[in-house]
Amino acid sequence: MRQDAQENRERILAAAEEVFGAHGAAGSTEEVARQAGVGIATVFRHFPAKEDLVEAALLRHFDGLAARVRSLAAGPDPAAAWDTLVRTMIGTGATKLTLASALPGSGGFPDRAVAASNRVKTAVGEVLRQAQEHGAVRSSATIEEVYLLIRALSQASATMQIRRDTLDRAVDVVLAGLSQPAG
Amino acid sequence: MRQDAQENRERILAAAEEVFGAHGAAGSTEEVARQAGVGIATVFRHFPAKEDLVEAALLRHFDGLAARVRSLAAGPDPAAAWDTLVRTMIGTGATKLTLASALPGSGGFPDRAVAASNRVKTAVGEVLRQAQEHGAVRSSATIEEVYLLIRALSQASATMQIRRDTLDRAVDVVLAGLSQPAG
Amino acid sequence: MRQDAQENRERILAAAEEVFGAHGAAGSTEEVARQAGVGIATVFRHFPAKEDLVEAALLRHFDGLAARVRSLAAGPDPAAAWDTLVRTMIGTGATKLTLASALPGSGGFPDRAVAASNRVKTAVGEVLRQAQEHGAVRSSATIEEVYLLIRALSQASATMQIRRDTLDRAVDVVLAGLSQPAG
Amino acid sequence: MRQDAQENRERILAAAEEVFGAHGAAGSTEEVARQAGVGIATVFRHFPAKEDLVEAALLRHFDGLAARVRSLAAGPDPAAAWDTLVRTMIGTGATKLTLASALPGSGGFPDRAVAASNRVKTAVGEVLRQAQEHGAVRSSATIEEVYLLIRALSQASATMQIRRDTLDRAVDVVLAGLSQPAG
DNA sequence: TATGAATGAGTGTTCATTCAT
DNA sequence: GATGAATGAACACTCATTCAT
Repeated sequence: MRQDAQENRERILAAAEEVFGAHGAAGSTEEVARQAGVGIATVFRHFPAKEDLVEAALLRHFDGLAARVRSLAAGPDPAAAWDTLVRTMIGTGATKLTLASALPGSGGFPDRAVAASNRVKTAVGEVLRQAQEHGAVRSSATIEEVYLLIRALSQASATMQIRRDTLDRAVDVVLAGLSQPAG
Repeated sequence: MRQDAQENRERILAAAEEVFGAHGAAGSTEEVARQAGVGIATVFRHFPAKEDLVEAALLRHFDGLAARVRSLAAGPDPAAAWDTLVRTMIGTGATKLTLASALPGSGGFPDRAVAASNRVKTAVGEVLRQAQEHGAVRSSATIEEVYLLIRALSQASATMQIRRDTLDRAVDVVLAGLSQPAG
Repeated sequence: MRQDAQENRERILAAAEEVFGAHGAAGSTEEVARQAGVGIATVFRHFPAKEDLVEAALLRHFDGLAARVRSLAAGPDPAAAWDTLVRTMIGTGATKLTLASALPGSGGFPDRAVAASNRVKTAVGEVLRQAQEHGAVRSSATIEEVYLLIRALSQASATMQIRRDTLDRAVDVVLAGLSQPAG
Repeated sequence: MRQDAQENRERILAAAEEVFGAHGAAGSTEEVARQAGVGIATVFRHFPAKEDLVEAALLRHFDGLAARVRSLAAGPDPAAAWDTLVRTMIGTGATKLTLASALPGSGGFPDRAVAASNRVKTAVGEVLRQAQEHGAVRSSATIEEVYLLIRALSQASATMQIRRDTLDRAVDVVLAGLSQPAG
């Protein structure tokens, strides 16, 4: 039965990512159970509290994201990789779940999710460093503000109604600001 | 008793701005009543449904904000006004309540709050126009992407744990991107 | 100001009769105040509790009804008066408010309303007696069962969806039963 | 746990029949839960809205009633069956819950409860037909007015304070009216 | 004396969490 | 180990009643 349990865990997490991604942490646990095709008690056996479920969903989300970013870092063209990374992360509302993490209690959220988020940040930092070495991004830029800009626009693209071209032009502004030599 | 009622209304709105600003629209009406120091029914007498309360809080918030932006537009130095506006709005998490308006289905939210938000946008647009005329911002920039950038960073500053200097440097990047001649 | 007060009292009672007649005792006091065109506190000044208001409305209703029945008793043709009385009281749902009196607490309802109801019963009894003397109704019938039949059909006509001709035929049955010599 | 759930459902319905029978649809769901000995949420798990609970109680009530009426129709003596039916339905306040169905807007109430009520009417109609064939009831009587008379007196016996012998004599009047040859 | 604002208990309903099967 | 029924605390909202003007 170890395998079934593992499969259930996966199905639950996938459902959680979808539900919490759509409704924030306000999404109901029963809805997650329903989408996962398991009983509600099964969800609570795997994740003793809702908070644990949200945390695990964030973790899974961020870890998948980090992997994708790392694969970008492995590509041949650092400048193009940077451009792609920024546009993709923002355009797909990649950090959508940050919203959920922000809501309950503000800041009271689990270290492990923060750590996972930091792993994404680190991976982004690697792509950034390569871009800086290729002169595509000014060298004074640090990962901190860059990551903040990405998160901010990503969340905005996930939670506000924004026309695609408006978002694109905003990203253009950010990339332009980052490519300038002066700070 | 007209006076008392008016005072209560004010107190309720102030409490609502605080509660919904902190917890989004998920904040409870009872909490608002408690912070305002009135009974729950008093809140409902003034605002027949929770939605009305949220709407009114958003309205109050945005209208105050628009007034402050307009006073900036009236100042003598457009470039400085622009810099101040962007830094202030973002730094104070001025559009914090956008979060609330974003949550409940997005499209389902009150026209009047949207209209109030647009009044802020218009006021910001006026400051932007003056800055462009003074050459402080490139002329190709439109209010759409500029307002998006401000909202995104403002919301981020309200909902994420961000160090002040990180935020400042992110704003620098945006202002730099906007000041460049090329699009 | 005695006159104003009296007028208000009248307006409130009229409104109460309408509201409670329509929604039973579940009708809201505020609705009564609104229809009467007075403040809610005025209602409570005249009738310290909702129960008092319902009682007074019942009283007024029954007293008006008793007066109308008495005028029938004064007419020239006892048989016709009897027929008219039964058909009218039932057809107009005249005792509609009995419903209200039945709901809250069941039986716990005020003596004065019961007394008023009995005044109606007495008046009906007088018409009945005359009809019996004229041979239009069998002599063994007592006011008790007759009044019950009237109240039952009256309430039914007020609370159920009934076609007019169905109601008429039911009344025919009752009148036929009452006109038979045997018990 | 299917069994427990079924038992609870039964207990809830029985409690609902009692509560709504006594206080009409104004009876509170919490009271039903308390009388059933279950938590309030359990009631809502079985019946998602109060309306569903009222509907189910009405259904249960009418279906039990219809079954009892049908068993009468199967008996050997149509005249006695008719007499028993009328006296029993009225005397036990059998359609007590009609009251509940009448209150909330009348037309807004569930088709299924209306249908169940009609099943009772149909069963009563069958007993009536047999009684007519045996000459115990005049042939011109239709189920419509007969059923109305039964419902009216039944409701009255359930909601008013009536002495047993008064009720009996009222029923005598109705039966007498129905047995007469003329319409 | 009339007003209408304020109150708090109560109602229907939802949801995270626990327990019996 | 998985299920789904049961739970009670919470929430949005209503209403009879009281109080300040």
